[in-house]
Amino acid sequence: MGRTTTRRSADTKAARVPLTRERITDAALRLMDAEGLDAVSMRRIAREVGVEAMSLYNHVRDKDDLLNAVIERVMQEFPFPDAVDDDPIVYGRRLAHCWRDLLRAHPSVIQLFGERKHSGASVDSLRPMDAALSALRRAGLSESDAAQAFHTIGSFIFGTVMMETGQPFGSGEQAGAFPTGIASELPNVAACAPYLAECDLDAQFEFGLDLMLEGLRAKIGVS
Amino acid sequence: MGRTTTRRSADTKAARVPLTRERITDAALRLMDAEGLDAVSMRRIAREVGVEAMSLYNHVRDKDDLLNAVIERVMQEFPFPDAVDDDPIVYGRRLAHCWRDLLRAHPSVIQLFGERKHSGASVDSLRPMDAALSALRRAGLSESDAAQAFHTIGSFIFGTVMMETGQPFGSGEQAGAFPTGIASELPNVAACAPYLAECDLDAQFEFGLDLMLEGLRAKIGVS
DNA sequence: AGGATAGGCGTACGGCGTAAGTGTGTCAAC
DNA sequence: GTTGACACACTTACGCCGTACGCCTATCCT
Repeated sequence: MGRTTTRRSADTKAARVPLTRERITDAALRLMDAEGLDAVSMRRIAREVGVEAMSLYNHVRDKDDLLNAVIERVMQEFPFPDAVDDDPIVYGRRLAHCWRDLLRAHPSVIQLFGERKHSGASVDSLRPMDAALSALRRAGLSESDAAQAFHTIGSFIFGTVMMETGQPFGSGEQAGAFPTGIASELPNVAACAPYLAECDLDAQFEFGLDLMLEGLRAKIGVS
Repeated sequence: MGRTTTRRSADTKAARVPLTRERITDAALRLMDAEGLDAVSMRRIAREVGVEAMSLYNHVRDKDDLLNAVIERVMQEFPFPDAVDDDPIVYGRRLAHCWRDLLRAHPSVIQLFGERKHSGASVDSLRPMDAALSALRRAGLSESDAAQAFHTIGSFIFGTVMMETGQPFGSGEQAGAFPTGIASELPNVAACAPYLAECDLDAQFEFGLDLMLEGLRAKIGVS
């Protein structure tokens, strides 16, 4: 290999690791996963990569640009399933699980999606979407229906993971967390509370996915 | 230093509107709806109600407390449908639309749910949940299934509105927004792009809701 | 009248994103 | 080797943010 192409790091030891856009987005993602979106500040990222805050701006337009790059980066690591030549519904189900796994691995990304336009999308980041649409169309849906179903299932996945990670209805501990006088005023909440609280997340996800795929099967049968 | 401390409207006797927790949460919600979550700062809210920032803390523990109060307040204005004595599925569909309408009216609340634990929930804020569970159980679902279905449909609604307001996949303008070379590398995205871009939001929501209710019907028929 | 109290106000601190300007290590051409 | 250019890290500074702490005063009870 051409060791003489550049001798910047050869002479001055390994002390000068060149700061790159990738190193920055990596640090941002790591930080985000570890300590949540609030912990992600330019100053903090800079400290993480051993640099002053303003130096980041040599590689990133602004914080928005950086966060979009993080989304992009996460999309690119989408864990595609191995087998493709399956029943398209089965494959679609697998894809859905991949989506869920990816989002669960980086929960803050969901918040990013919620706040951001994410206008610039690369080809790589759209590949998972293409795979999902492909499965839906192979299952027999029209282009229009495939688009709708994709949107629907995507919304469900996003919503599920959001509820899993943010527990909007405080299912954290148990039914006892609900306010008093609940049984008389909210009989149904009281009755279902154990199930809402127990909340086997995997089973919950499966239930919802089944619901939609079942509905999809019905739709295909008709058309 | 004239020592003449700002003698404001104290002279105008009845003009002293007492600052209350409610006035604060109202202002916060109004601001949030009008200018987004980022615009909601303690200083800004204070200015909005004609007061200095620190005065808010006489009525609110901290910003987190305030935002939880805003969520609570939104929940309490849940627009229940008039008729109740319907086919439970029909009623459930109506409830789903109410949820959607409420969230669309206050899009920032979704972000709040995404970031927050929302541990303390009042009876009032749980009433919509009770209504939904009631409909599901009247439709013939077990307590467990009702809880799961509630979670599923809720996730879908949250996810849908999140996608509507944040358009994660940049459906803003048209298919032309997608990166170049898309047709060859992502044939399915290219084919479905028009439908993803057009995106009649109401029809989209109806499609997803139908999918799930159809799946629900199948599940009831079986059990 | 006098004292207590509730609640609004001012100041201050550390952190934020980032505009603008400064300094320095590296390399190409001489 | 010297020089000049350039990339890129650093410094400083501004106006935001949430909020701890203490002061000040209008109001009410006695």
